[in-house]
Amino acid sequence: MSTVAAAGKREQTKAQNRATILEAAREVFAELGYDAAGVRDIVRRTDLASGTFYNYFRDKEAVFRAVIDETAQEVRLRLRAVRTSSRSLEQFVGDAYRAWFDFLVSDRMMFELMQRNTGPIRALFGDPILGAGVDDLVQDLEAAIDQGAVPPLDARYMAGAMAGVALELGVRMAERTPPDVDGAARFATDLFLGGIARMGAR
Amino acid sequence: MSTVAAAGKREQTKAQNRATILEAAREVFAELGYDAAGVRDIVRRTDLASGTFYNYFRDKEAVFRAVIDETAQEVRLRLRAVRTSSRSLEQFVGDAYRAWFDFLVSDRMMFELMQRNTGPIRALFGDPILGAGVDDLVQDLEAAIDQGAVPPLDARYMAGAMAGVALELGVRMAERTPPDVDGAARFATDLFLGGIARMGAR
DNA sequence: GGGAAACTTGACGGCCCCGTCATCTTTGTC
DNA sequence: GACAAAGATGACGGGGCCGTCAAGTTTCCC
Repeated sequence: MSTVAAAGKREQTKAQNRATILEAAREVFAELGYDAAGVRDIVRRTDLASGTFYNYFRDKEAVFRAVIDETAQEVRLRLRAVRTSSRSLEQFVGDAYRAWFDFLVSDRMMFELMQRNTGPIRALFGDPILGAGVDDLVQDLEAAIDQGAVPPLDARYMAGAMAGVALELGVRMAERTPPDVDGAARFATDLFLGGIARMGAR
Repeated sequence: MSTVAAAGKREQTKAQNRATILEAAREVFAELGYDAAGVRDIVRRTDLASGTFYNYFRDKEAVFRAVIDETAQEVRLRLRAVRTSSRSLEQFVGDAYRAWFDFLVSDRMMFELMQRNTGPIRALFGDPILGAGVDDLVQDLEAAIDQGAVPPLDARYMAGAMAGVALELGVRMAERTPPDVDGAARFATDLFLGGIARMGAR
């Protein structure tokens, strides 16, 4: 036998099953929402038995956390990388929005899931909608203020405003066909560059 | 007998009971969230029997709709009035935000409820977070554009951005003690006036 | 004051989901 | 190839919530 990773059938199917469950969970949480969804709904989309689920996750909350963590971390790092490598304020804002909207378009199911489950996400993770992501933004903004790239304004308010715009603009961007990634990114960028300029002029 | 409104004991207690249920429902939905809440949770905060609930509302969804409608309509009208009576762009934006933040502070439970239940609200009412409220805003913006008070920009995007900022800034405003109504309103106003100015300069 | 109508009460049957566990199947090892 | 360990299976008991409804209570009206 010589498949790609012949690393023991035992481990192989274990990883497979875990992935299968996570994929089904993503779908179910996106379609039904966290509260309405049940472990059985997830298992049913699988050729596994209900008992098997509990070999991989303690309960519904555990699998939900896994689903969220999985992509949230990735997005968070992506955004952070874009922002810290930016060389101008226009890039700082614009590139991050473009990256964010690109993500929304590339993984619509995850977007659906986030929209539908802001309540549970808020309850299980931190307060802000994208939890740690907004904290990152606050930090990056404060660093930019220290360096003089951004006038001294309330970084927490600014981060909140940016996050709110990201979400709501995302909804409207995604519902256009084709998705208006560029238009939305430009809109958000103009909005915040103009706003920051005005605040700096105080 | 001569109480204030001696309008028949029958009708009197009927109104009383309805109000009692609505009040309890508000609390429960705010604390547990729509999905997690059950009719029994509502009834339990009441000295009524479970059967009585069903004399007033068909089910959980009906009482939830009643709770939301009740205050959403009021807020919607208040905001609309502020906006249409504004005589400058600065007022249009600033007064509306001030009115909004005032509402959040004056009825924190309702705010909690809205935050916790954006998902169900979206599912049961329209798409946008405050449903018809955002549509109002789109209309008012388009009217302002026609009159030349606002440069021609995408009214749907702008309304979405304003709504997103209203929500997320609201969260951060409310968590400061005392609530920073004025600071948040000024922040939002500067942001959008600056942003609109920049878009007009294109 | 008495009887009918309106309303309240809470126990009940039905339903669905949860997490477990005894049993069966597959994999790894010698 | 046979045995032990790891893992999969799905039936089961427990628990909770739902909406109903027969019986009891209050209000209305003559």
